[in-house]
Amino acid sequence: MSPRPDVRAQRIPQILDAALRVFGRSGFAQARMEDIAQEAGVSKAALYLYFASKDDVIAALLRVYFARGLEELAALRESDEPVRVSLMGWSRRRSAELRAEAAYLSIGYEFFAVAARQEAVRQFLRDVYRRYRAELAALLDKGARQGEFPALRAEETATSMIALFEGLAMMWMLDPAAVDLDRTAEHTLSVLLNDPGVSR
Amino acid sequence: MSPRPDVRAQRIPQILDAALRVFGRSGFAQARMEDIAQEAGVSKAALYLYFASKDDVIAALLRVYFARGLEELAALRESDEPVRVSLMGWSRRRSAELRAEAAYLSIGYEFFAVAARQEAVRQFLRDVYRRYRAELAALLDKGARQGEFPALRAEETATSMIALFEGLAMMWMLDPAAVDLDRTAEHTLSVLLNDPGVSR
Amino acid sequence: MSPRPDVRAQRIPQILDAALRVFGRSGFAQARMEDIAQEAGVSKAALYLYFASKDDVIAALLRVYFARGLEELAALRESDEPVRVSLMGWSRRRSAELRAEAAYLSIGYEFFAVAARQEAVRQFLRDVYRRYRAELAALLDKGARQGEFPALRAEETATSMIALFEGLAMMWMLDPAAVDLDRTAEHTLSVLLNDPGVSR
Amino acid sequence: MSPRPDVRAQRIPQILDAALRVFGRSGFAQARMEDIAQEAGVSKAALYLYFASKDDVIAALLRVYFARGLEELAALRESDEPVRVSLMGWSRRRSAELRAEAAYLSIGYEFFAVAARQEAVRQFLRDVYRRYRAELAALLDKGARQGEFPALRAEETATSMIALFEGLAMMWMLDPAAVDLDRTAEHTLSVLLNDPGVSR
DNA sequence: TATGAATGAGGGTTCATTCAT
DNA sequence: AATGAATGAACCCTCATTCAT
Repeated sequence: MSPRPDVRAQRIPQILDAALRVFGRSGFAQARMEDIAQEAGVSKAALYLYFASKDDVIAALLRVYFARGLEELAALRESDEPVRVSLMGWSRRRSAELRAEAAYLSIGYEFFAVAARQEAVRQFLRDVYRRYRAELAALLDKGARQGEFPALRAEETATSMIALFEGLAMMWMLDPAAVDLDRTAEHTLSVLLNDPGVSR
Repeated sequence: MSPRPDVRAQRIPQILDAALRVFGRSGFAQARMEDIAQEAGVSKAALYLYFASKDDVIAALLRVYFARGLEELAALRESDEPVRVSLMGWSRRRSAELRAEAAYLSIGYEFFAVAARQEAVRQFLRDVYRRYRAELAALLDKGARQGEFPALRAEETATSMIALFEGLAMMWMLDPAAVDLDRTAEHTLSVLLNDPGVSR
Repeated sequence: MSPRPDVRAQRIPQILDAALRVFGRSGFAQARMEDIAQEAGVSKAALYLYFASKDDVIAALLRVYFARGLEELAALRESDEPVRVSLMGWSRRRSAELRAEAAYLSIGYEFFAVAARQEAVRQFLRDVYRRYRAELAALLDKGARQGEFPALRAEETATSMIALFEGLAMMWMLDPAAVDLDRTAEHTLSVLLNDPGVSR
Repeated sequence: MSPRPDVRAQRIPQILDAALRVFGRSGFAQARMEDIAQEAGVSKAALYLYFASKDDVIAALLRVYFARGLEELAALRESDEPVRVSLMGWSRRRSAELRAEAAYLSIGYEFFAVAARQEAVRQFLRDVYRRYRAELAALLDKGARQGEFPALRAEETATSMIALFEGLAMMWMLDPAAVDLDRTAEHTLSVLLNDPGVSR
């Protein structure tokens, strides 16, 4: 009804998108507010209408950056297909996503670096990965209950799986020619699911 | 004109050590040459007698930071003990090291972030991890030849193992209370080694 | 196109009042147009409907700030009471006013500072104080003619009296506990009026 | 003994002198650190070697600005000449000083403005003027004891004298043509000293 | 070999002012 | 008559780097 559309709701993602591209290109420290403004097509001062500081932009980006992927995992619990199939599909989609968004990978590592130094950021990521692990563990439990694979320590296996994905992403980023993301991920996933010794 | 070799040999590690501590605390960007000088107990100008620039300090640190662990792995190939035992010991020592040097973890992530943006750094780390994988694959081959575990795709398994370790380190950094580094690492290692499906 | 006169007549004092409070709190330089707008309960842009610039607000305030007191002094010339009594009453009222408006004192000093640097402002204040002195001198003349006190150099004594009041205000602002405004003012006034040597 | 003369002791007054000139010309707010640096013949960054911030420069200037004149007053107490003569000479020298340093007058008013807003600055100036009053009161006591003039309320008269001087300075700044600094000051001084009513 | 002093270049942030509605 | 949104122009301050000694 208001003659002016809510411009805030429009600007904030617009700026965060620009920040994503600029930070991906230059890193947090090298990126200038000027660069982000230009990339977003607004004036530098306009950034400060929506974010209190450069750190505030980074903090907002943190929340956006790690939000993706969790809903999808949650949805898999409702699916009718076998858990093993779900996981394979999920793995494949994550790989595709990784390739598509390779340009922003460095941002993730910067966030990990900050997390290692700052409790607040660490806590945020801790929570993100806790939800992640819990979701994955629930899915594994479902698969075990359905008899798809031997019972396993779901929490620990979930941790291993996530660690594996994060680690593989690293290895692939460094050496895409030598690391076959899909094949290695799926193969290792398969091994982790079949382990007979775990039930011991 | 340039410092006498013996003084150089003393100052350079002294400065790199200081840089390690300061970067660990503050990150590459926030750390000031002044801070490093102070931590090293020399004047700011003295840094420039041994390093051409801040980037040069960081580059030198890169070479030091990722050098550790490789010789140890190489040594294991000569060992008489079973490969499985070697690997478990190696895993345990890596965990201990991680805990001991947690304060410098953020530096590693900063290097990954830089690697994702700069080909030169990426290439350096690529080579490091290639040597790493090759060494580990050789060890796995040895174990398979000795009949300790079924034949496996050594390269791929090596990649998985390293990815797993790097990923677990991340998870532990974020959530040390929830991630039992030793147990998860050893358990996953064990699973990866025993996989019967792999031999197919 | 321009605001209707009645709205103008309402808004302008509303804004100047707000400016008075904000400038008193923060000083000309620190005060932001935003602050004044908020204090006045209007939007920042609205200020610019009534004032061309921040300097314009300050200029308008200058005219208001130093307008007070002169009419009162003029009125005393018409009074029937002895001049000495008039002056004492006037002194007392000025002291009361000072105490009541202590919060705005800093504005006056800022204006003096600007006057010392800018001829235009200096000229304005010069005129204000000339009228002030003339009025006071006329009153002193009246008192002398009525035989209340010995003839005196009226202009010079008026200057001294005003200087004394301004200076006392300063001393009191700095040290209200140590400077008894009323007592010192009245006492000095009395001395200045009685001086027998002046008639020489 | 040090090959380099203590450059700090040289730079600080050099910068404060420059600041005095620039602030006198432009006021605290309009003056840019760049201007001060240029006036002092150093780089902007050099200012920050000696002063932590612009406010710090201003604070240092405050201490210098109001330090003058007190020692001279103290010295008069030791003098053999009659107090009345001392005071007249002092008055004349203060007037001369005022004329010589008229360019910096606005700084004083800015300090008064700040004092009116900030307790810390107010306290500093309070102390300055307390010492000032005390010194002057002691001198007046001496004169009264020597029988030069009737006994008077020394503290109060000192306050009046200082107020008078400060106020006259203001009036003169605004209207040098109309205010005869020396004559008015000396005349009023004389009146204040002779007052017979005060002893009552 | 070492350093205290100095600086150029730059970047984050602020704010008076304007404009579209 | 009024305002939310936007911006250009500054300005303070920082810091990697250099220099004179």
